[in-house]
Parts: sequence; structure tokens; C-alpha cells
Amino acid sequence: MLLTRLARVSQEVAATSARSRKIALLAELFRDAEADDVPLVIPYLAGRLPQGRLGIGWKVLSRPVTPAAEPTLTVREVDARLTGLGKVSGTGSQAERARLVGELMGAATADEQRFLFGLITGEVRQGALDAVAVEGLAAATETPPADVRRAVMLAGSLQPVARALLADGPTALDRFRLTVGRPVLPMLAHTASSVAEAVAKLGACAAEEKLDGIRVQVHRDGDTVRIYTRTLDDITDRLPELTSAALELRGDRFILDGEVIAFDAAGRPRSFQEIAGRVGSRVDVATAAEQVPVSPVFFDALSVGDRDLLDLPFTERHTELARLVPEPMRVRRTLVSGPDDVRAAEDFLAETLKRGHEGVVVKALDAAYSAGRRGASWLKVKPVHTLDLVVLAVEWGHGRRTGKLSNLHLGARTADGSFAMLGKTFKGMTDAMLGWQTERLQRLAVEDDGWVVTVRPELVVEIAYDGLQRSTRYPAGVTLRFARVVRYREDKGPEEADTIETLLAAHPEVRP
DNA sequence: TTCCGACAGTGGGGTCGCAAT
DNA sequence: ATTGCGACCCCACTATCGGAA
Repeated sequence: MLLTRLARVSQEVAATSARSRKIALLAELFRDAEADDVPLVIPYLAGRLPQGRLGIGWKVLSRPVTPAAEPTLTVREVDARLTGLGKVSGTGSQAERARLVGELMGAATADEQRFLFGLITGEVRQGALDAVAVEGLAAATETPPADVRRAVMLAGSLQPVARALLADGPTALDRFRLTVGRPVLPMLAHTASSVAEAVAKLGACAAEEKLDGIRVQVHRDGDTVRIYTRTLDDITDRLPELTSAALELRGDRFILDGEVIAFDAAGRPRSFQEIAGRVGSRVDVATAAEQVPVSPVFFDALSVGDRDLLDLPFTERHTELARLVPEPMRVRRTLVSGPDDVRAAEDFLAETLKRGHEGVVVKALDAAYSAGRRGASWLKVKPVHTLDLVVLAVEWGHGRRTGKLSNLHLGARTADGSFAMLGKTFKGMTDAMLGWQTERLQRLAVEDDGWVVTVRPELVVEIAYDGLQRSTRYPAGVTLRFARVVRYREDKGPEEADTIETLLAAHPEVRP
């Protein structure tokens, strides 16, 4: 199949907003693909590369290359060239990679160049990624979408499922079973604004500590242990303590879900930054492990022995977990019978925060373990802080925000009356706010370099954030974690904005 | 008819590792 | 040694479609 066909369909998919139409367009293309093209066509139109990461980014791809006049590239040729690209490594490799990218782009028409750019940077912007491609695949093969989604969860990605389904038909899905040693997509939590809201939605539930570390899925089969991240990367070699911990447990065959965290000398949880640095260290693991030893805290069991627990209610999975994992390695929790029992959950949240953790996750007791779309049966609740800050500058948006001023630069007052930048945010704005701020901020503009518009520091905005973290980038030595806009405060002048001093005083545990 | 779950999009900061300077 | 870039950790929120209630 020619690449130009994919590029054209991708444009058509992007042009329609109806999900049903997107699915129909994808299904039609999948049906037309030859057997050998299928393993490429499906991930390409799901916005993914079968090779995974290539080491090529926005910078290299942005160099202009004269496009080809006629479309000649086939999907298989593109795949072969990208595979070659991924294999280039060593000294001088960056120049060689750039040369190969230039060759590929030079063989592509302008439309194809646009498609390849989106594919490699992961920004296809056609309004259809994995989930819609799964629906398209289900339609093309006349298989129930729920069955395809479940197989994708068990396989960890779309490609193997697509290949099996198109080669052998719907019965091939039976091959995708939970297997120790093969990671599955983890179940994720939604957000609730309060414990009361979460309990009202879920009924009988458990409130568990929410730990601010790195999610891990631990597989043990006899003496073999493998550890996977949320995106299913294998990080076994970076966390030797976890292998030891898994080998100490009584069972010799299981899959557990948990979080890796670390404690300081006083027994308080260390910051996310410290844990992420430790888990990210690959070169000298021994030294990193000495400086920041980590501990696992497990909260779910996906399989034990030869039993697949995924479809069991949480209560039963937890019974299995408790049988296998002793107390300190198991997450602290409390049971809540229902809305009349909210106080128990609220007290538990207060205790958890006092112990230095992030918040709680409220989990329905009757829910199965599912990465699919079986509703939000895990709800996280975290405290939210707010500040009044001053807009110092704003960046022009991309994609659907093209032509709108989007990403705000936020400043707090300093002792001398000037403003210190604390970070940026593009979150929390409605389309109406986006339109309003585009007009309002242009009136305050003192400079526009085509990317950043610098403004007079006069407009006050209320910002919500999850906490403070250390920063080497910003002048105060700190930055906001997960900042988002709540509302504009036109009733306030910049002289009423919050100061760096009050911010630091509110977070004594963080020192710049 | 209204409500709500699922999805995609729009990017945020930090850290590590590697190649180039 | 320092800098720039890419990969991967953590993530919030809004708009929209389409099925459920």
C-alpha cells in the first residue's frame, strides 16, 4: 500500500468530528490492506510507530526538505527506512540520522511529509488514536469491540492483537491470556474533588493511601522477577531491592500492582523528584540504590499461582494480596461501608496527609481490574492549593489553539515589588476564556516575537496547583506542580498578588 | 430529552543519558 | 565540562461524541 493513501485517510479522519465516521474510515482502510501491510497500517493510523522510539524529534524533523512531486513511497519502504534509522547509534550518529531523515522526507510529497512528521513526533492530530483504531479494527474484522479492547489490555499494545486478528480471525483473541512475565496495561484512577463525592459515586469502598512515587507491575515466576512501569517498560535492572522483596514473598508465582517510594532517615516519604531520579538512574545503579533505597508498596494482585484474578471483585483480589504480602509492603487502607460512613474516609485522608503522602485513592469493592472503559471505579482525592499570580507573558497556541494566546507565564511578587516567574500553564481554560485572554493580553503586549508575547504585569489570575517543587530553571528556585487556571481576578491589582515569601511559608518542607 | 463515560488534545516540570560542542 | 535533545516519569483539564438513563 502506498503511504499517500494513509496520509489521505488520516486527513479525512481529521476533517470529520464524528467518531462513528472516523471508525468507518479506518475500518475501510484496514479491510483493504494486504496481509503484509496490516501490521504497519494499523499502528500508523493509530498514531504509533511499531519501532517505538527512534531518537528523532521535533528539532531534526523541522529542517525543511524539498518534497517529492509524485507519491512513490510504500508503507513497507517507510517501515524499512525507519527501522534502519533506529539502528544507527554511536559517534557521528546524529548527523547520520539527520541525513537518513532528510532522505526519507525528500522521497515524500508535502502531504506525506506532514503525515510522517506527526507520526514520528507522536502528534498526528487526527482525533483518533489507539481507542478509535481498536473500534476500527473490531469493525473491519467483525469482532466485538470489548473483546478486542480486552486483548489489547492483556497484550499491552495494539499491534500483536491486530496481527493475530487479521491472520486468524476472532478466535485468535483466545491466545491473549494473562501470563506471568508478560505485562498488562495498568488500571488508572480518575479524579474526585472530595472524599464525600468519591464515596457517593462508589458506595461500599476502600480508601487507600496515594503514594507519590513510580507505578510498578511486579511479575515473579519461580526465581525470575521482572518489573515494569506504567508504560510497560522493563526496569528490573534498576531496582534490585524490588527483586529481593519479590523473592521474599511466600508465593513463587504472581503478578502484583504497586508503587515504588522511598523514605528519609526520619521515616517520612521522600519527594517525587528524588524517587524519579533514583528510578531513572541506569548507569551506576549500585550507588543510586545506596543513596536512595526504595521500597515497594503493593495494592493489588492480578494473578496468584495459576489463577487469573482480573475479573474478580476487588475485595477478593485484596484477600489474595493480603495472603501473599505482609503488612509493611501492603498499602495502608480503611474500609468504608457507604455514604453514611464518609467520616471514616475523611479521617483516613487527614491521617495520610499528616504522614506526608499525596492523598487517597477510593476504590469500589465490587469492581474488576480493568484498563478498559469499565467506568471509573478508582477515584483519587488530593488537596488543592490556590494562589493569585500575575501574567508576565503568554505563548501562541498550537493545533486547535492556533491563533489563540494559550500558555501563560506566571509570576509571584518579590520583596522589591518586581515579579519572579514560577512556571507556566495552559490548563483549565475554557474556549471562552481562551478567546477573552487572547484579546485582553494583546492589549497589554509590549513585545511579540511570534512565539512569546511579553505583557505589562497587570493581569491577576487565580491558579490551582498540587504542590511546590525545587527548580533550577526559575529564579526563586521553586516551581508549581500541575498549575492550572481557576479564573481571572480582574477585581485585584498586581500589587495584591501573592508573594514568593508567603508561597515558601506555605510549603516549609520545600527549600529552594 | 438529558446526562455522563470515554477520548483526544494541549501542553506543564524534572531527571537521566547520550552526542555534540 | 557544558549544552541541547529525546525519552519517560509524574500529571489536569476541557470539548466533543454517542450511548445510557
